[in-house]
Amino acid sequence: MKDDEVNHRHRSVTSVDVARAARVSQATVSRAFNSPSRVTPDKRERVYESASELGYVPNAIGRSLSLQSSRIIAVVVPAASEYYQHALGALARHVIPKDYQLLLFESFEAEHLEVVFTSIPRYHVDGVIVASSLVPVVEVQSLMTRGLPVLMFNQEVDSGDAASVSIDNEAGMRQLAGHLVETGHRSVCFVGGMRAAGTDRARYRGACERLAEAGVACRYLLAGAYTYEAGLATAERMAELGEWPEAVMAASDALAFGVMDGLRERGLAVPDDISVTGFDGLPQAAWNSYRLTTIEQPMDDLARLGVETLVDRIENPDSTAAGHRRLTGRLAMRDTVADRR
Amino acid sequence: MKDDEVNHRHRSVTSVDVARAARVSQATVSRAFNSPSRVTPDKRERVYESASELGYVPNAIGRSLSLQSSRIIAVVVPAASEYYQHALGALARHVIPKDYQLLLFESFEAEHLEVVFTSIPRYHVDGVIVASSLVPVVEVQSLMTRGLPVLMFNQEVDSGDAASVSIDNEAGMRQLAGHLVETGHRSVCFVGGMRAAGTDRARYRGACERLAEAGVACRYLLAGAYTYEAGLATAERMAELGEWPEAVMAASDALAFGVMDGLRERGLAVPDDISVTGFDGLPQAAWNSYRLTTIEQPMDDLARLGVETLVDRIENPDSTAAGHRRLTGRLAMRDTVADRR
DNA sequence: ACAACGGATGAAAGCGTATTCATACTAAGG
DNA sequence: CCTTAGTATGAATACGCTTTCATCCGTTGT
Repeated sequence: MKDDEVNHRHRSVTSVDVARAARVSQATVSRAFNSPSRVTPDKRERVYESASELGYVPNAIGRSLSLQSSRIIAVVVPAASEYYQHALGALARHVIPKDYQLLLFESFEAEHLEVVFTSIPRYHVDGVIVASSLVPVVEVQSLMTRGLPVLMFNQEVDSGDAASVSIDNEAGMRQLAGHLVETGHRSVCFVGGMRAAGTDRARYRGACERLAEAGVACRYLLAGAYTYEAGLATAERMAELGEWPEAVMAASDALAFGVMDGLRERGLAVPDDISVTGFDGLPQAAWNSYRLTTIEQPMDDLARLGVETLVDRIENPDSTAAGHRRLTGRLAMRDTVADRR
Repeated sequence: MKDDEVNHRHRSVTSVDVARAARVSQATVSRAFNSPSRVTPDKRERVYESASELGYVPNAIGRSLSLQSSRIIAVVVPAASEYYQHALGALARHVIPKDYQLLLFESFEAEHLEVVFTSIPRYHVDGVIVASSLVPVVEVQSLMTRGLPVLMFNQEVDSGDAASVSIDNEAGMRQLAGHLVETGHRSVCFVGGMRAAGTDRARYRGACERLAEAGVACRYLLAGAYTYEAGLATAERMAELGEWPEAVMAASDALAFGVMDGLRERGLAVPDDISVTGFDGLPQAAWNSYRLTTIEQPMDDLARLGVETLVDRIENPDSTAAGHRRLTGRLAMRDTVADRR
């Protein structure tokens, strides 16, 4: 007994220990846990008893090595972003019932990405979720050629190779633009986040086209980031430009909050003087201080669908399941768009 | 060549494959990567060349099994909470330079916790970070008896067994209360989040004591959660109670935002009619619409310190490093506290 | 009563790596 | 030139698990 303790690092209890205690073979212990029906009840009981006495828990590492599958999914996410934090939470919840775990890879710096993508295969994860609109598909190509199922979250990918889920960004923004048109807005400023983001282009296209159809002028301003601060700074730039549009369409809610506060700071009332719209449907959009009209992403459905798609690809590798799944966002009409008719 | 492809599931490239290609033993391949100086330059080069040709990356699972250490840290976090999302991001960043990865365990439901804590040991992680004020130390006892280093994040633990980092909640709230006293507030309502949270008690104690010292009345209201909605609802309850205090001290920023919006909804001006304070220093506290006076947690320092402490315990198990590390929050004076003198 | 069958079980082989141990070798020192 | 110390290397083993394979039962059908 004392001998066990003498190694400063506890040697953990293994199936061999349990086997010895229960006077069965190690194979039987394994079977008792993984296919109980294949072990006679009396031995099974003996195994369970010894196991709980010794505090045995199966070692997932050994299991992974043997099964050639870890039941772990890598998720690449920029942990600084509000939106992706919500996505991460939703993904974490939906992965549980499927009995997978998430291994976190932070993608806060673009230069760091390469390191991330080379280190993912080390962990022999069963799949990868890339939740970041700044990671182009080519970056994950190396993972896919390794036979690793990849899911692009919040990115519309056309190549049938990688799976992806997102809402229809273009349609969403189009709907939002339509709402502005219908409420009589005659000039719009679109505030983009980052040119590199695929979502940004789709959203701008949606706004642009719908506005053009109605003959409404649309100016593009690049904030440079999807943050409150960038929105605030953009409002300042708009002030410098001298003339205010009747509405500002921000490429994301975070930007919209900044824009709104920047406008208010300058004495403009939202929506009376100027309308503002967002995109994403962050919880804060519903807060009283903003009550932002925006497109709500059905985060829960997106996460569920994404996890289902990925798990399907993991478990039947030659599944013919569709590559890109696209949901539609919901137009949440709140109080930041005025009726100007 | 074709034979390799025939198994629908790619067999991944192993050190044995590299060894064969480089005409050396598998042991040499391992050495070439882990202690290059122990391999002659020419063979080393051959190994690297074959490795990159075949696209070999060392398998961390096999490595873990052999080394009895996975370089993975489990992190238990309620992914729905704004505060802990930031904490998670900070932890993820600080774990990278130490060369560890985070395995995510969502703790959104209390009943789910037991499952979480029994499944953590399976993964043979090297350490555990519990980032949730709702998990009492006793819950993690089973992990620690297994010899697993545990860090309680944002929790002040007195038992020397588990490591922990947090700011000094009591002192922080005391400072905030002092600020209210000095600015002449004569009645305060403290809005708590959840009784079960250790941080809640410490924060209330800090406020209570400091206010009592100055003879200021302090009423306690329990919101029931650390959310905007709970804050909003609490403002409603305060309205029902009929008389307004001169200041509301919320136990967290999220609560404070809700309280502020609830008060404003009822026509009260913050801070002219009623002052509000928060706690945590979320990014939104700096937003123009709130400009909340609050205690800012030095999240980056907390995460760094936490990771350092845990990694230290992992790497020298009989380290005598102090159990609880406590930083001090910074009083961020913004615009939600009026001077009533 | 005996053959044939099927279910329970243990022995053993892998999964991919790090490391110990033994061996072949090189270089230095006398 | 021979011994010795030291280095580079390969063979073999351990890590904890799942699974195949072979064996030993007991049971059923004839």
